[in-house]
Amino acid sequence: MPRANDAVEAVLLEYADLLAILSEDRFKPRSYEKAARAVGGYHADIGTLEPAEILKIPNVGKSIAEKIQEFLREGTIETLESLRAKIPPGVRDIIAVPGVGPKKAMILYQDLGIANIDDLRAAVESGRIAELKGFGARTESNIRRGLERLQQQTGRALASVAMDLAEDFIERIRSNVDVERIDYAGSLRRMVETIGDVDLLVASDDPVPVMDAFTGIDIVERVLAKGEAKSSVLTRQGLQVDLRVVPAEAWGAAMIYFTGSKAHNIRIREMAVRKGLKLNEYGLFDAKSGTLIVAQTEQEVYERLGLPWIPPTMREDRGEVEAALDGSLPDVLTQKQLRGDLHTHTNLTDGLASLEQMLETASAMKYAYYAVTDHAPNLFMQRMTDEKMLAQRERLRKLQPKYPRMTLLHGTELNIDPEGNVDWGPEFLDGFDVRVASVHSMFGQSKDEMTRRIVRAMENPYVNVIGHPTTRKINQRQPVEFDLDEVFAAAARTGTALEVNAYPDRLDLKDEHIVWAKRYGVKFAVDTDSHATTHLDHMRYGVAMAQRGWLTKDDVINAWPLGKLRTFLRKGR
DNA sequence: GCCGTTTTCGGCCCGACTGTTTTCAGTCG
Repeated sequence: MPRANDAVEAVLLEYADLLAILSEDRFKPRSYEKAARAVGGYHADIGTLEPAEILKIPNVGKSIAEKIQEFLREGTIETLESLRAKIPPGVRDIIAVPGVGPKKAMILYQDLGIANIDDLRAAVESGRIAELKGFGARTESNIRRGLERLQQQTGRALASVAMDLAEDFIERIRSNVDVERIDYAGSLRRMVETIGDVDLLVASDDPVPVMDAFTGIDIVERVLAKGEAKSSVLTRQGLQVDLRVVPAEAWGAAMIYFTGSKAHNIRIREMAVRKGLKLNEYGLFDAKSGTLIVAQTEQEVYERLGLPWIPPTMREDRGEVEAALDGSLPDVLTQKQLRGDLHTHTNLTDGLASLEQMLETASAMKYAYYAVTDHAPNLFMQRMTDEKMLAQRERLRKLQPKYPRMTLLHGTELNIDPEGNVDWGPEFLDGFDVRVASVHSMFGQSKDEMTRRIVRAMENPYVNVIGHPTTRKINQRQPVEFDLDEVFAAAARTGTALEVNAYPDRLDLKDEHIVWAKRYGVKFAVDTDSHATTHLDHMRYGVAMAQRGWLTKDDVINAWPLGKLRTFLRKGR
């Protein structure tokens, strides 16, 4: 479902890369890069904006705005074409090799005629690179390793995989050496849906043993860099882990710096500069005297910049700084505010745990309500029948007295067929407390068909939640295509919640879509879609995605008290 | 190329590590 924004972002990033290779000006490429990110993260579809509105996008000025319009009109940009003519397209790929940037790529092209990755590989093999001015044997071997890494790169890791790795590292470092504090930061702390590398932060006055412990861990395949303040390793599974050591007094400033995002950091550092201050990982300083002002906690640093503390999941420079400045930063959903889970399975269908086991685990999470939503009959392989469903309801009702603090809800996950119908008629559907409905088949329908299909399901007065709305699986399956505006508008109109599926390889809806849907007044259900007791813990990823989508407890139906939830589930019936 | 509570020019976030070089450029996050 590409918005024009994605294409514009891509073309501006290409422009930035080509300028970085060709231009002496260091700042021009950065302008294009900043504009690209701003367009990519902009809330409105740029294809529908008037020229004056395009100019309002941050970091987009007259020149870039004109180029964007030219691109939207013509499909390309004349000046970009002339940049492209100067450099073979493969040179841009070379920048993606770790250790090679725009400057080295240009030298390789000019002096050795290296125009693509294959040329580069051949030049490495023949030993020609070490002879270049400014290059050497070490550089050549680094490029060789960079090429290897590029080849074996399996893509970015799921947040859950990176989290497990981070926690493993933290535990191993802690058990080997005394550290005052240790935690993960980076994109993992921001809970980006996939993680390129894991960032760890340690507070210690004695970094050397920390670095030794870090680089000596047995799952480390190779040490990429090792210094007193900073080291990087590559794990056997191919993930890079960076570790940074700072003094304990600087923990807050370092945490901000290492959590990012880069764009967010640049924003607040620019704010600091304007206030005559300087912000780095060691603290916030007076620019002139160099005197330290604050560094101990994130809260203090933000406060001194005139900002409230901003949750890590919001630090993407997608308007959070502006919102923080004018006091409109939302109090985003927390896991504590969630009162229940509305989408879970048992071994009656494809779950791994029994009803009793799931309830036992759920009750430990202190939920006020909990819905069991096994698959409905039309997902034939699950062999559900009306009788089995009703028998499960009986069992659930009998188990209720065991859980005086948790109301047990009987639900189902319906299948939305290609026409938008679901498994049962009104009479049977009426017997459930809650009904999730999801697309499980015919993913390849046209955009129009898929839009009609989902809208029709939402118009069903018994369908309460659309499960994993785009059905994507991260790194495995593309999302289905439907008209986002139409579906979001229909969700708001029909009183149907859209799911924020917390399963780590789904995370569906994703953050950008959540922001978009919220503008229509859509309500959401943050659910785990658990198929095992351990999956109930995945709620943290769903909450993170909701935070990244700027949702508050008012937007999320399973953060509501049961009475209010029940009213919503009636859909005005 | 963008931007402004030291505004229309002169800045542009900041620091660590590496390698090749004798003081720094390139890359990275």
